[in-house]
Amino acid sequence: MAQGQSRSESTRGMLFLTDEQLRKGIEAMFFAYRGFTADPDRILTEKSYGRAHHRALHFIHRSPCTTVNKLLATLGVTKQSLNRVLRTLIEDGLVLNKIGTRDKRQRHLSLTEAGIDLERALSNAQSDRMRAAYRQAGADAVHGFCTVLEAMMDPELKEHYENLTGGEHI
Amino acid sequence: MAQGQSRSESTRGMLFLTDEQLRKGIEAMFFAYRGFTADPDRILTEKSYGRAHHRALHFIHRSPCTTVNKLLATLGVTKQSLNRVLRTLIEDGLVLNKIGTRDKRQRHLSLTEAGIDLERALSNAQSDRMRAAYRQAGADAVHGFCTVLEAMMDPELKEHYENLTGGEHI
DNA sequence: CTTGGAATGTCAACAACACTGACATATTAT
DNA sequence: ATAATATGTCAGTGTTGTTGACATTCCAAG
Repeated sequence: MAQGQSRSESTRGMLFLTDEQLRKGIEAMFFAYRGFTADPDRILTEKSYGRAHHRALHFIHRSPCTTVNKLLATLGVTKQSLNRVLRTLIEDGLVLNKIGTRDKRQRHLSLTEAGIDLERALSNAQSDRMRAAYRQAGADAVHGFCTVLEAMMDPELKEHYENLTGGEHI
Repeated sequence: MAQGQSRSESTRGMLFLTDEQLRKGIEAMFFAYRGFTADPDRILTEKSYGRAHHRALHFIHRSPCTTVNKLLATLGVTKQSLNRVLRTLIEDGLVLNKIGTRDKRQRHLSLTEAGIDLERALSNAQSDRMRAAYRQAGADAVHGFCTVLEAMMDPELKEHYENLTGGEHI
């Protein structure tokens, strides 16, 4: 760590954070998260699914052939909770459940054509709003946005986040 | 699918938003929100409360003497759902329910001493993480963070957000 | 004064989604 | 052979959201 960090602090003077500034950030997270989930939620309600189904579809799409245990760790729920969701997705033909070849205990999860379609519809709905927000806010704001979000994650969750974005060579 | 992670080009002006960048933002929101709620959730579980109680305490603290209808609009839930939460908070002596003088149908909500104490404990837990994230990310990042979050809100929700923050002139 | 509507509270039923705990079944590792 | 792992399942519970119906209180308009 070099000593050159006084640059950003001198140009700003903002490491003094008032309660109001912090509360504003807290409320911004609350209201923004509602917007963040509003569009996919509408699609999910039509199909009688919930947010949990969306999350499962998203991360299976993100990491095809992932195992149940890995998905559990990413989602941070119990296997009973995930299993309820996965069962309906498999029954409805959106998710495939393939027994592992190397380790036959493992089930490798992947999306069917129909699963890919629904995931894309949900992803598009969510991305549209995100893209509009990004464009409205500008490139610098977007970078700051992600930086703060990453700093807000639990270290363990941040690892999952980075493993997803970093190593995609499956 | 050229995925250039070089940010110097995007900060230069043109906003090229790849699917990867958008997905990264979506996942950042997901993981960050978990961190965002983790600390208050621990306190709430100790006291056998849930996130809904936190939200009610927060916005009553924020707008003392607010009415049930206003709180309903801010929280975006049904009156039955809010009422269940408010009833326990009133029974437990955290919230006061004062019949309006001008319009006696309205109930004006405010926190008791105990309510203020719990709200502060929850707020501090959440603010601590927020402050740490802000300091880690830097002032410019914080500004971008709030800008993107505001752009992500539904217009109607954004009004609630601005009404809350506007009166205090941050 | 009566009536309509608004603000609020409450009861009942239901659903999504999280939890715990216990148990079963393969499969792999030791 | 035994232990540990990965997964699935059943049963119960709790929080938080939903609808729908109904009662109460009060303001305002006729």
